[in-house]
Amino acid sequence: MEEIDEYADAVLAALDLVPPGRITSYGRVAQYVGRSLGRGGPRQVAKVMRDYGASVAWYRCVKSDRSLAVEVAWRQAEMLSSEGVPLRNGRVPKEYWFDLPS
DNA sequence: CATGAGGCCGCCT
DNA sequence: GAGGCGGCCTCAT
Repeated sequence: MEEIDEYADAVLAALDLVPPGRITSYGRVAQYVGRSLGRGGPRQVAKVMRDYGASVAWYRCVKSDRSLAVEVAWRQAEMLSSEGVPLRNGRVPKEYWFDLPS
């Protein structure tokens, strides 16, 4: 039994809960997932996204300060723009923030 | 509100 | 087995 996929699956599922045009943070997802599986952290979520994120709306996940991760900022900015999320000075306005169920 | 300095949790050399 | 790093977070200045 590979619990590894279980974690990844949970992360992807959590991200899938974020509606189009909205965004959340890595930490928020990590906390949401961690509550169920009892492990993982923000960075681990990022890791999962880098591997499996291609199949989900990874771009709906930003930093806690609502800025974009520098490594993907360029792509993410374009994707968010498509979702109708305007970046204000490199940061997403908090009106677009989506709180995951705790 | 913008920066800076720890710290946390796993994973990879 | 030890050390270093990451699509980060939080608290303090």
